[in-house]
Amino acid sequence: METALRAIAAPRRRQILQLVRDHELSAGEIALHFDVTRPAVSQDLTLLKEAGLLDERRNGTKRLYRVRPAGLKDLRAFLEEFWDPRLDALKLEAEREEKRKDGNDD
Amino acid sequence: METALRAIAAPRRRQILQLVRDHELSAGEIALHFDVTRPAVSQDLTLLKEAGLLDERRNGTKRLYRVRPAGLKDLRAFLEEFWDPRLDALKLEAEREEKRKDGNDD
DNA sequence: TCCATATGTAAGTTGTAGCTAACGTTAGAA
DNA sequence: TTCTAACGTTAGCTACAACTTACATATGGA
Repeated sequence: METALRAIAAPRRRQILQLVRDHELSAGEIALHFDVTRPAVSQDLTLLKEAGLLDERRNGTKRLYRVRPAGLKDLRAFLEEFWDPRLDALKLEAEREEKRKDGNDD
Repeated sequence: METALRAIAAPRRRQILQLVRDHELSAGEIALHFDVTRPAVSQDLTLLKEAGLLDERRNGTKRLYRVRPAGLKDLRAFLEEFWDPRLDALKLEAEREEKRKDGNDD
């Protein structure tokens, strides 16, 4: 959780999360969006992965990255509770889950 | 906003926010809760203040700190939109709430 | 097998966050 | 005034994050 908070504190890492929010992208494709070198982006990807915010899938020589919804949900729940400790995060999630029920993908 | 995100990425600064969430505390009182030196906490307070997350009020030689709800609200709205950019509802509601300002202590 | 592609990893540099110790500042009391 | 209490600020150190360059690794094709 600590790692996740630090992860989203950096602009580029937030941008990366946005990039792979809807569809997965290869490390190279992601790197094309930024001015820094490819290894720099690769290190960001590793950090995001360790923070539980990214899923990695290998396909041939490529590595495809995608947002890990569970990671985001955990981080979000943590923050919800942080804003207002009286709100029980788990209960909130349950309510959200309840409301979902009509097959939209979180 | 960048500063605010970095601010809450540090555990002690989050603890400070919790401490002054409900009632204001002096810099010294806040510092008593931690192991680091008083100047270290003072620097945290400055950072939080610059991030717009803390209000400072002077009383005699003391400086009393308290959470700045508007700052938290802004940060929260930013994150809401970050989780799901399509959602503007919560952000708008936050702004509306902001404008209300009828002496609520939120 | 040999090579190219796609990527991670390691080493080294640099900037900066975060500490402490020392000093400066402000307000009220004596 | 002078003293003390409560802070902030500065200087200097250290640790670590964030880069780059160079090298290593894995995969698929010729």
